[in-house]
Amino acid sequence: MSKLSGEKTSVTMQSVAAAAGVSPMTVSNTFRYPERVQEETRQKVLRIAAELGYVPNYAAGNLASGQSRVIGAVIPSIKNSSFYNYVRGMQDAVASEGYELILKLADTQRNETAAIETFVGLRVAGIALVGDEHEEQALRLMRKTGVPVVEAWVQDAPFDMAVGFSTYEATRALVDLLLESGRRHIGFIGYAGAASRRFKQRMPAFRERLAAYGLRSDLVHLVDETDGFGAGPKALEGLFRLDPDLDALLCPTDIVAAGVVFECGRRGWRVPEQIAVVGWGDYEIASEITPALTTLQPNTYQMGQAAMRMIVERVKGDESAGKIMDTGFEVLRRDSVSWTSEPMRGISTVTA
Amino acid sequence: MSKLSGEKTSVTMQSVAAAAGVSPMTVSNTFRYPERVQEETRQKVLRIAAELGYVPNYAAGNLASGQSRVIGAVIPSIKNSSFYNYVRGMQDAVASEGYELILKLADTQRNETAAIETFVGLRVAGIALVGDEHEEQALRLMRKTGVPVVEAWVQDAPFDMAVGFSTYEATRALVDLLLESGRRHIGFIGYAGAASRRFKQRMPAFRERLAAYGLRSDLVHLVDETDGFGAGPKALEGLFRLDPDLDALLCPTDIVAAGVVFECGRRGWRVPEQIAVVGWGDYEIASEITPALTTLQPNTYQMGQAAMRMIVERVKGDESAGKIMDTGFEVLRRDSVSWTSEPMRGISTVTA
DNA sequence: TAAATCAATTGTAGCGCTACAAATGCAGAA
DNA sequence: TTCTGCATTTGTAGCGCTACAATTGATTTA
Repeated sequence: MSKLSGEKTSVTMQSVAAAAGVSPMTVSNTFRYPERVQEETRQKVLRIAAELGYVPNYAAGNLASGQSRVIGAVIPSIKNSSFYNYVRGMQDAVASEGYELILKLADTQRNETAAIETFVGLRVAGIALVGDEHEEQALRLMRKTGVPVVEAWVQDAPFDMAVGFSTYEATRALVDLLLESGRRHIGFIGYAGAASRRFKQRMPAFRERLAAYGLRSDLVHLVDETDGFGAGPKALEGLFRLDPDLDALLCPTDIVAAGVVFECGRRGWRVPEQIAVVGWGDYEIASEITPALTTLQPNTYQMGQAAMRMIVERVKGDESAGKIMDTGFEVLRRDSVSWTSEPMRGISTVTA
Repeated sequence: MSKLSGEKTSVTMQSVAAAAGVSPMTVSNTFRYPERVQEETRQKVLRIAAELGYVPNYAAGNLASGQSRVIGAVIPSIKNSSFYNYVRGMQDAVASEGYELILKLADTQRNETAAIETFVGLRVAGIALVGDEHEEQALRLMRKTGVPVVEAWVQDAPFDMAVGFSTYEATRALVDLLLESGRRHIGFIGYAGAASRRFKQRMPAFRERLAAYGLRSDLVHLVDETDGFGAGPKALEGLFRLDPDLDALLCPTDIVAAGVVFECGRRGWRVPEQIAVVGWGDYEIASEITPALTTLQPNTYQMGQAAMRMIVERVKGDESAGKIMDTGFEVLRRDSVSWTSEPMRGISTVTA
């Protein structure tokens, strides 16, 4: 008797088999390979199993077969909504493949490693991570066990497989949009400290693009990732001091952008007329504040789906090591950028 | 050889034992009951295990012992931030107890049942749910297996154990706050449809309290839970039509409240002078918009902690069935309610 | 009619680990 | 010196399930 269930008796495959008058293997097959079992037999087994309240023990199945139908995903945060669609995409994809998704939250690399250890300990079928910065210990572990790993929000040099979009291209598209709208004094808000690669490629893209058009590319202000809305006011202050003619702002997230918009309101600056504001991430707030935020929408739902599919295909035997999928992005043009002034010549906006 | 690991060889307890020149049981004890193993032996085993890259197989351990160090939590949503601190509390609590927390997302009761089935299949040590409305199938399953279950945001009649706060008391405290601030035409925004019990007790509390002071208690408007910010404008429109003297609004979440504030801005109505707005949940946006929202802050971090502790204690053998913990709440007074007019006589605000 | 074929079912072994009881070895007591 | 008590270590059995090979029995083919 299982200790887990305390005084309750536990229903095993054995007991179901006995009650149904078949062998344990027939019960096993009924659940794992229904097509191997005759319709009539299968119905009987299912009925008895339901009556007895049988719940397959995944731990035992996993141990016996060396296989698992559980995939683990590590999510850096649920504080903001940017991972909502990513998780939904994963959920929907695994459901249609007959797998299960379990999540672990890890806000630091240390915790990510712990989460990976748990998943490996559970012998999951695959692991989905966000970003490409992991502790050496985590890398060793994944390398050693050979568990399929997908990194989301990653475009190059994956540990195993990756799915993402080019933040370089995306930033370029946003800068081009601002140039097209007639802005010439464009500020950039970046994250200071150990912010992940997800943010790293943006600043170079920003600088190169502006430099290419002979414009100031040094209007950069770094804020703390944990500041949330509060980062907006700080950055606005800092950038305005660098260039009083500041007429556009590229923000690292819609949250920061919303903070900027609120602060502009407090200062009586009109958005978008005086200052155009561009967010990143298509958070819910982006479409709800006034003016609605022009922002970058990564196809995170598709990213989640793709991540799960890659793992399932690998399990099925595809030789997919090193595979990278690009799920693209879209620039959502909304009211926080206006097209009133003369566009920069030679600019044409890329939107996907 | 495990099929999971493909062509890599898998390191088992056996191989560690052989390499360290001890029996498998000593390796097992080293990990599970370190105090049973001599310091010297333990160090050697740990060193060898690290060198070989050994990762304990939880599935096997679970099967052999009937115990698990993994606790599963079902979260209804990560779309908004209200569960952030709840999850953090759970994480911190399990970490200090030597357990692991895994999450599953379930936005419907159907999905919740599926999540519970997965957790039961994995033979987790306990399950944390949100709310007290579950499918019959889920209840049967939990009853049958006897797995420890904690319901969060629940105050009475738990399935097994519960942790929460009184939404009745909380609503009363908010109504009293508005009465104290001098409001007399208070509107209530509720959720229509199958919104959970988390919302159900609020309307009666609202009505009773207003009725007790001889004020209108029928200024109620129901909105769709999925509307987000958009619910604000709809409700404002509906309630204003019921009573043009409307001077305060109780919202089901800070998101809806923010929607109301934004809409007031569009209509040129001043908050809080013309209309006081009260939110619920202490979302990040509540302190960032202008005016900052007066809102109700449930101690969700403490709720998460308490939930995990209850499960761990149950596993340790405490007879804790039916246990209920109250983690309380706080009313955060901010700018969206002002104290300009004469207070209702006899009112004194309760804040925890 | 006998042999071959095939779908459906079954027995056996073992996945990696831990509970439990048994064995070992060593200090101090008699 | 032998015995007892104790900390430490070790065999053994088995958790619940599935891979795989073997078996059964009905149907088809020669």
